Amino acid sequence: MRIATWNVNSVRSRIDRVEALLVRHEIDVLALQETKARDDQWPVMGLEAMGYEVATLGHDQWNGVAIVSRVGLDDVQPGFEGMPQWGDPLASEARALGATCGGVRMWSLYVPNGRALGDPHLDYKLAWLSALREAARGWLDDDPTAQVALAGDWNIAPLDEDVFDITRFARSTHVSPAERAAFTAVLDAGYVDLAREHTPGPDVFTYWDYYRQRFERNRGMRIDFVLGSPALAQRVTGAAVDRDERAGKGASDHAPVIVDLD
DNA sequence: ATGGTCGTTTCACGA
Repeated sequence: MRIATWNVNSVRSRIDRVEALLVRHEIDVLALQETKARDDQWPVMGLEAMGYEVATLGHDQWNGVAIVSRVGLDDVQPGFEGMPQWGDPLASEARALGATCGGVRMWSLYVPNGRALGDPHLDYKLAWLSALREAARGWLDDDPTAQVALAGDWNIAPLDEDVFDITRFARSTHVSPAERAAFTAVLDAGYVDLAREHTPGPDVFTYWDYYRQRFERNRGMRIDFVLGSPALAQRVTGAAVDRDERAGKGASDHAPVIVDLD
């Protein structure tokens, strides 16, 4: 089984690339972020014709997440227990969608961006991550053998080598000690980065700004991750970042992260 | 400090 995550940056402008990605890599379950489409705007027809089911969680303005699966799509759940309320104006930027696909509890996560040090959105990001960690810990408490994938755009670069030049990020979000601690806390709750061992850095990134030829110069960030429960981590046989997907005209600013399971 | 480039419910703003 092959699972993947991709911040697609508008599914309507890139549905051809989504379909080609699924075919090219024979992906069974794909978590998408920044779909930027209301549920009624989602271009599902081609995907369904290819044998995939689609669960969407749209958004009135930005973001939006989805799960695309050809191995079942059951128990679809928007958000996780304890996630900050939808009514909170700051909460509108965060999205989480869970579903069980082929025996794996798959989550498509868009972790809040945080915007800037000192911005209330950063406090919200940390609170959101804290709630996610507690929920994820609970799933393992309930069933230590659960197969859980926390896949998405985490908007955190956990290591210095996960940004193209750490000295340029001294006063930036994504690398602050508090954000990195929030990421580490999910690892401490029992989850494992499923891709890093198979995609060692430095200079392995999943996101490159559109401007200043950041991709062409490989000046990016590694901020997209699939974290897995212990039972899922045991099944990993390989992983890859589809860097080619970021190349050329009409690309998303993120590359897909793909994980192979036995 | 600024600007560069994408996307969208665009002539503004989030990333």
